[in-house]
Amino acid sequence: MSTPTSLGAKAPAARRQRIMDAAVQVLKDKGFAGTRVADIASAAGTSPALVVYHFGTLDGVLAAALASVEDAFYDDLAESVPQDTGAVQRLRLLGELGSDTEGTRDWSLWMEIWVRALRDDQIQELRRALDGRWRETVRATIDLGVTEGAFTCSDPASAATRLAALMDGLGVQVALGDPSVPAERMASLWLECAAAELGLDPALLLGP
Amino acid sequence: MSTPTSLGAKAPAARRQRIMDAAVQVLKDKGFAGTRVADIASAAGTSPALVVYHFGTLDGVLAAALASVEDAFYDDLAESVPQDTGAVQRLRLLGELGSDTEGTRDWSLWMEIWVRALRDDQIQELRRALDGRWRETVRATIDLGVTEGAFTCSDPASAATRLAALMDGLGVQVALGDPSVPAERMASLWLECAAAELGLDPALLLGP
DNA sequence: TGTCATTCTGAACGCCTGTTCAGGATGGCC
DNA sequence: GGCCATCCTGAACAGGCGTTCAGAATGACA
Repeated sequence: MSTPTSLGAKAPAARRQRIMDAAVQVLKDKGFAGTRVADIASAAGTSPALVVYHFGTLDGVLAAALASVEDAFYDDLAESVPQDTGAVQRLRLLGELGSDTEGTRDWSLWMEIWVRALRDDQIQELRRALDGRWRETVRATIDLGVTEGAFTCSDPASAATRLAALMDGLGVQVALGDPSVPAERMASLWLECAAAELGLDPALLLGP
Repeated sequence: MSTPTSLGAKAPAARRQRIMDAAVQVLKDKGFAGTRVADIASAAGTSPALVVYHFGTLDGVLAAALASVEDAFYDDLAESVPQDTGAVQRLRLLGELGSDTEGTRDWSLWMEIWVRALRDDQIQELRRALDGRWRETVRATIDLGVTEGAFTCSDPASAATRLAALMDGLGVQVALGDPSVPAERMASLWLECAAAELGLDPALLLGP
């Protein structure tokens, strides 16, 4: 058995996982600048010393935590956009994907990552991978729609770049609680722009 | 005369200004998280004690520095978009305005402000004012174009929101040096989207 | 049950940094 | 020249925080 006998240690691997999860949580709440080892430890229900025992250093925990975020992101993307769907429906799913999961909390994490990436090469690499993957997904959807004859687009690469950037910009507004972009309007704002970019009837994207 | 006799103090007001300018510079270079009183002092050519003598606290300097940034922003906006210009030309100027001034450095400052605004109400207020002003300018330009008959737009408010958000998103890519948005492509990417949003011939916006 | 590697903890260490403070320099004013 | 408010500085202080460390608890294994 690997279960504790009384108050002893939980399985070390589980403990590690709890710490990484706690780190993600604290990161979302307080950002890079406000995240202390003690915060992570208390959120994980342990001592600061254990955190550094497992991960060596604060940066180490954060790196591990962000790696887990990366995995979750890829999973989300793969799950949410099934292969056997038409381009129009896929586009709709992408719009929802960008605006789901409580909105503000998650976008604030992306913003933190952006700012950190300005001065941290490792984070920069992470961001580029995530962003590239997202843009590729948009791009593939556009190409599919063009092939299907559903979309009209003379420059798919630029359109994908613009739609990806627009999502980021809208995410910023949502994260900051700007009244100009209520969270529930985000998806439709994005899809309306997509409709204009792809020569589509907006009703097709927004309707049921 | 207010000039120093030998090595004595420069006019205090000038010193204050130098410190605020230095603070903006350091903020752009190192971000909020990396900005130390000592950095500002040395960039301004003085001692940390003087910085705090004039502004009371680190947050005080930063607040003053950002206030000066706000003023500069309004001036830029007023200067760059003259009143006696057609909507098409104005749109072009807006596109250039968003992508000028060394690009990366300035957008990185906005990003810093966004992240700070997540947890600092005063910065939040500043950002909202700046962003609102920018969006209003876009909105006014769209309205003008519609009145002129140059633009076709069924929902100017949403279009303005989207175009403002797109600019932010493109700015992020530029600041992060993402190859998908080279700095020199930023304006054209934005204008192409504007053309699609406003039922305009892209050549009209992109041509000379 | 005895031994040993692994896991965990509280306390202490040491660095960084914002801020304070006591006092020196400066310049205006009588 | 003498006085005073303003401006400025180096040095010291104090708190926060990442990290280290010595040793306790735990569990696997024989």
